Amino acid sequence: MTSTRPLRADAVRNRQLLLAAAADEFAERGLDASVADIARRAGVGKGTVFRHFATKNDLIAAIVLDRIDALNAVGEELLDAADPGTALLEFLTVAAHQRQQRDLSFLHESGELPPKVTRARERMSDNVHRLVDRARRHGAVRADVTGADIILLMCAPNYVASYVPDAAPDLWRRYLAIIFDGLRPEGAHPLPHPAPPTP
Amino acid sequence: MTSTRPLRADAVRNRQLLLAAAADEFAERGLDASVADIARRAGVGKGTVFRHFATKNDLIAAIVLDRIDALNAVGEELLDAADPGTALLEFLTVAAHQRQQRDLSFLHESGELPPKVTRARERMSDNVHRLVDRARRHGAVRADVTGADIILLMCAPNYVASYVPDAAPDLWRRYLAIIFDGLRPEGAHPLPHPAPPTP
DNA sequence: CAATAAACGGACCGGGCGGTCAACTTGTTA
DNA sequence: TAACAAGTTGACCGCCCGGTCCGTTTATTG
Repeated sequence: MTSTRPLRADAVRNRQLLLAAAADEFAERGLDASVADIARRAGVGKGTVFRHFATKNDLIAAIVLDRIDALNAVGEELLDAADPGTALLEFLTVAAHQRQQRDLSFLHESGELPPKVTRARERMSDNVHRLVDRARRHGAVRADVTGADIILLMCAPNYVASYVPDAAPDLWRRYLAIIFDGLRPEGAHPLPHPAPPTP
Repeated sequence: MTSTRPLRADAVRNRQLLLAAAADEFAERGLDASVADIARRAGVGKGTVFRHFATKNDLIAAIVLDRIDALNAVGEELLDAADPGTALLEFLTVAAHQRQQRDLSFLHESGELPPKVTRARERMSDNVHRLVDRARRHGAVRADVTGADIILLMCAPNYVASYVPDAAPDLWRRYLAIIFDGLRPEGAHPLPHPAPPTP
């Protein structure tokens, strides 16, 4: 019930500049990038950052929320695609592509997150489970992998590729392909450990 | 040619305590663990840490060197194992197991490392290439993956598993199995991106 | 046991970080 | 255009970190 007046024009512009600058900075230098650097990159004073985002974590959360929302839109569209197998692959491709470059995979951090982020993450988890179930029923994915597995594996291609210095920007595609081949039923060997809980 | 007197008895003990404490601390809290905490855990003053390791990076390097050396011993033993396929899997299992818990995957950091570490890493790279070549010739691994791929993928299972809170300590085995299935020739689909350079 | 150098410990330093604040600027509104 | 609230800014604060230094302790050795 908090009646909020509309933001001033320069404020909305600065907010966008900040989100973009922060995303770039985090992409290049990881989540350790300093708030001061982000502010400088956005052409803005450090104080302005904290006016828009009370905390560095809130800033990160805002970026992550944007990305999860975008991913959810794609995921929900793919839920009734013709081929469930390629739909799942497509989803993983988008996920890896958007998270390109650096970490941000702190999706997982179950510690104190704004409820909005938690809700978006739950929706994503739901989408992934549906996508995986469909693909499994369609015989495109081995019977013994779960949605939880896929969520965990989602960030692996970028992580792997990020360790080659001056990597080609699309190298992650190679590792996504290898991992996805490991998810197929053909040539699958029984897994030595049960899947993690789904929460 | 620096004639070095033998270390004093307490010094060698403290050095061991420090290496152990640092390994534990890094395992639990990542490489950001503070030198002060490591010293406290070892039951030693902070100054003592720097007497043994001029720099925090030197301490990390010492630990990493130990691990790479151990891994090299295993790798060289496996080079003439009966089954090249299971030999490679075994190697990856040992690698993942020893790097259990947390990162330390800074194997890759090509930036300023002590020459000893660089040499050990090169030896490891060599071993992995041999292991992979043997496995490939034996038909246990798809034709289009290289040693460089495997080195990159080596840390992925731990990375993936590390993101589930309170994970079972062996969860990484599950993801190693999935990734290894992706490396097999059966059901392999062509890869969309060339392998990274081998250096 | 005495003498000596090696090893130890913790107060201390400079720097960089996230976050605050009060003076100042600017968009908005009547 | 006047006036006010919203927004901006950069100096500033406290904290913690890696690393230094020197007075003190201790293993070694003859």
